[in-house]
Amino acid sequence: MNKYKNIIIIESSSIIYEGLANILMKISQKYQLTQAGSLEEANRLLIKKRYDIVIVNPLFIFNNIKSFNEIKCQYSSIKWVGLIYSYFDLKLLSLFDGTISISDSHEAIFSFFSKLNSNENQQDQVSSQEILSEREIDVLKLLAKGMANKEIASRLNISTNTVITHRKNISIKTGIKSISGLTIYAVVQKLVSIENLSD
Amino acid sequence: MNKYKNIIIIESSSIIYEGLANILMKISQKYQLTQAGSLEEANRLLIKKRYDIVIVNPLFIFNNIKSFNEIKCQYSSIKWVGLIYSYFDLKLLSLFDGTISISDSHEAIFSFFSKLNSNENQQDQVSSQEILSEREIDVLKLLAKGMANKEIASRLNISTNTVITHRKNISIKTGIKSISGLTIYAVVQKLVSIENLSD
DNA sequence: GGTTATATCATTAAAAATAAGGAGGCTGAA
DNA sequence: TTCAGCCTCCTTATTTTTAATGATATAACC
Repeated sequence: MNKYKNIIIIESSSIIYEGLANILMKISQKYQLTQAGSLEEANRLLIKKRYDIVIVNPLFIFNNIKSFNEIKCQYSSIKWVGLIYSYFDLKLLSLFDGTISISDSHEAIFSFFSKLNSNENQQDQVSSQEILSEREIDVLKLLAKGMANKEIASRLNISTNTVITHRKNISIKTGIKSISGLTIYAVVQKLVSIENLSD
Repeated sequence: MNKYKNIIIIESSSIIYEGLANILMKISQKYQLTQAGSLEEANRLLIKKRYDIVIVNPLFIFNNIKSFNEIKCQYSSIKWVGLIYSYFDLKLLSLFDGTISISDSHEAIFSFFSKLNSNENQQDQVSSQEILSEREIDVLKLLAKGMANKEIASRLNISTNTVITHRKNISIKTGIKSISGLTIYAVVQKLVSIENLSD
């Protein structure tokens, strides 16, 4: 039998809150939404009432992972959902029971919450971070901006041969050979952000 | 006089679009909103009807500033508003007539739009379509997954020549030449999702 | 001192991509 | 019917990238 689900959304953006609330209400009329402006505020709400799901922008726990873990342990029946609108550390994201992204479609959000309710929830792995050298990162950044080896070489004042050597080592370390794969890697590792890829 | 304002929102995120639309409708019932999935789509809308404001996620112009400027010059009466949800290049932001941020409050958004003044218009909405053909999207998807032309050709059962032709046309249409740029384009256009890009 | 990682550059040959044309068949709209 | 767009394939020439090596110099670490 379906009960009302109480949901806290920890999010300071009006647009995001309104939009998410709107979509959630379309998914089910049984969602009772409460907005919180901080982790502490959410914690105070949790003391007073029983909640089922907490959707949280990881920004709010970024500096306070300890508190987050404490609260999470205290309320173990709650589903903790990350609300992603940028690329975060996979480690940070692994703290959640699942994540949704602002780039998700209505359908994706719907199916996510369906799965969450049927407690069939998977979380992806924390990838061990490859450690690229400073110079390799320089090369990768420019590569992700769409530059050819020649351009990268002249930008970094090294020979094309050296660029090729760096790229070879990057591919060995990351296990990624294609340019598109390395581009995504660079974005996910926050070496570049999509917003800054303009040139 | 006609007070309806026609607004295009170029934004792929459902949450953001819904939230922003929600807030704008609270500000005024006279806003007529249309969603566009790309700059090109917006351009096609602009040809068919008069719009007053275009709200753009800068993601959609990061690789295509030239087109943006051309379109902007062509429709000089339109107010171009950047929709910011991360830190962008100041250069990029200077292209707009103004910006709002997802971190803005209702009040801030309200006062921003109050300050934007312009003209008239009416009428219905136009359906949207992708600028890339079906086959071009097939190619782009596989390209973004890191496949070489040869692999793409065998996957799609066409010759390498044909793949090259499609890629040529993709680059002409999007204005993006580099593989990394096209990869980001594919991600932003949600043709592929990052989770499925494993190498 | 030996080891390891880094950063730089090189050679050579093969593979792949790009540039810049042309071209035929097919479809749907004006 | 004409025309535009799409899908397919082609050639030729050039440029770029990759593969598989080797080499030198510097610095850090135990």
